[in-house]
Amino acid sequence: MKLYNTLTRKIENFIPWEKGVVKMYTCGPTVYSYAHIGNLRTYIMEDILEKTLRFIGFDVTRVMNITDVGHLTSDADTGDDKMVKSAKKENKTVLDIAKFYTEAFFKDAEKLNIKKPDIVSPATKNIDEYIKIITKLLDTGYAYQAGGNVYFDTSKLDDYYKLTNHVGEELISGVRDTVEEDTNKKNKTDFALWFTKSKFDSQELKWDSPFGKGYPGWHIECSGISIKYLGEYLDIHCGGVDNIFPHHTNEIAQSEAYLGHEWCKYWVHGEHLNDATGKMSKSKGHVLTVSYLEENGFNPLSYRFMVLLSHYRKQLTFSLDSLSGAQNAYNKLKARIKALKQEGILDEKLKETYVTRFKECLEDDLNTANAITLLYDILKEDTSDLTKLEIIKEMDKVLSLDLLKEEKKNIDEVYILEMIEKRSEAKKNKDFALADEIRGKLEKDGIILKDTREGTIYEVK
RNA sequence: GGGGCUUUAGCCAAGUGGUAAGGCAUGGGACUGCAACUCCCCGAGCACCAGUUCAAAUCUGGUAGGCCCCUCCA
Repeated sequence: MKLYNTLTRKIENFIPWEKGVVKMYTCGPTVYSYAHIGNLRTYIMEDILEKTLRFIGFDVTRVMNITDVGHLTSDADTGDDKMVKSAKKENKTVLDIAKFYTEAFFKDAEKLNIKKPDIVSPATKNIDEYIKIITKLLDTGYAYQAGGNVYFDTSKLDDYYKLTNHVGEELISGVRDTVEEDTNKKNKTDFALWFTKSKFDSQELKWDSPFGKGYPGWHIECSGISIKYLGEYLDIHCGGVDNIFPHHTNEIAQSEAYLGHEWCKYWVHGEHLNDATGKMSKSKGHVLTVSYLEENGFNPLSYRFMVLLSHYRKQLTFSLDSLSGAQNAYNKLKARIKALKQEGILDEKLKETYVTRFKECLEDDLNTANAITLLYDILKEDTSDLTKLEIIKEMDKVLSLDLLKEEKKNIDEVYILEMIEKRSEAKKNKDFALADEIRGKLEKDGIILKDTREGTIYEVK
């Protein structure tokens, strides 16, 4: 398995700490509003990665956090916590908000056939773990207390910037004019591990700790949850590219300072989904959700298909036009597969050839676009339908596009057949007005008639 | 100011030195009462310039455009 590793900026051969076992951590959503389809793009990539690893025989444990507390507007102790902001706006408690949007997130993920991680843990359920880590960091001198908060001292590390290519803090001051400086910090890049003093009093959730009653900083939750559930050695850590700095950089700093050894070997980041104006983001206001797609007549899986058609490390520009193109292609592909019959003799050798080729695509840094091209190759193969179906079935274990799933037909078949008969009769009598009327009527109910050589058939829209 | 990514037909997109996959859309044809569906056919020399090489979309240098990160974000 070859994977691009942000840490080394190279495509590397994936070798886990322990042979055959993969411990995988993926940054979860911040649940203060609905996830947009750009967020979901990263989760689709992670889903493919997880399923690929399983498909090629690894024993995978995947953990995801839910950020339901302490997510500040900035690292400096300023601004409103997003959870609090949302709660105020919607007149609910922070935990209500978190619960609601967590459920919404998994509902959307399910519609995109994204498997739920083995372990999903909210940030608020692991406070003890953070306290344990912070205590040790204070004891060993990696952290210090100032102004009531606990900060990580980034000057204690030689390779703080190892995940990014930044050379030093003096080089990153160019665009910091809007950010309020936190004067408690010794170094510009230091970050909070624990807050007791907040400039806004509305923070509902606070916990007792040796450093005072307060709440955790943003970065500590991922380190804490990962170490708690996956141990001291992590194989893969995923997230969106925007997390490389500062979030993942800080995770590495605190985790390795705490553990005293290298922590995670592979860092895999998904590129963004953009629209014509650039990056899509929650804070920018215009939010495309899965429900929005559905309301506009799109199957969420068309979006998954669209995402898989491109590479996860490439920015993808979204538009409803390109989505309809993808949906068109997806529907056509499904229709071709649906036309296959469970017949013929299984060609084991051909199946093996294709499964191998399929694995090769995925093992090549998740080249899903080429993997999908294989589907078209199979359909063109000179072999039995059964063989084609068997191969497609294997591939769909990773692609998860419901390629073989029959749509549920919740319709009155007897009635439809009756109408078709009536229309055929009308056609025979050259009464095309009546024939078209029947066709139009059925279409209104979502029944599409198709005249084929073998007679008229119908399809449910 | 610093760091990174990117530029292949109308659109999405593969391609990692050997002469441009695949898909969508468009057009043409077959089929049809008409339409849809289905099937068949058709398109680019890879942003630009200069190199390296027998050979470059693929390597090197430069130019131009786009995007992202450095600040909450997937």
